[in-house]
Amino acid sequence: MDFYKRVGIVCRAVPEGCVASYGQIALLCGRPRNARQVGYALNKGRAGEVPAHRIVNSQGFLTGALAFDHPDLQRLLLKKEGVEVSCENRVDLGKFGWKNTLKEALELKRRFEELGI
DNA sequence: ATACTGACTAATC
DNA sequence: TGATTAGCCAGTA
Repeated sequence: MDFYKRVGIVCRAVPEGCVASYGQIALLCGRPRNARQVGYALNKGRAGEVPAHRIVNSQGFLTGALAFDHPDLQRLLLKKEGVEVSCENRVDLGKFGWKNTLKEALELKRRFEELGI
């Protein structure tokens, strides 16, 4: 599905050291109600090679169930990028949440059109 | 075709 | 506030 390709592109647009929510990704894909599908897309690499560790839920929790070989891999990767992860697998969205600019959103949209998806 | 399942969310209580 | 509920929609069986 095209949506998955979009998810891949959007995820790769998330800068290092930031996290984004599923809903946010869905929104940038032009499908505001597809947050669940974003998670599903990431689950079996359906969206291609993406920094899936930067995707958390709307409350900042690393719900990342079983997506990584080691349960702590996601936190490790985030920490390595400078993202603080609390003891209960949570990040401060206020500090590390990706604030995408309108410019970035348009750029993504343009790329979608380029690819005809 | 129908039913059930989620790496979700926003609204409601 | 924190917990529940009800939509959500592409996959899978």
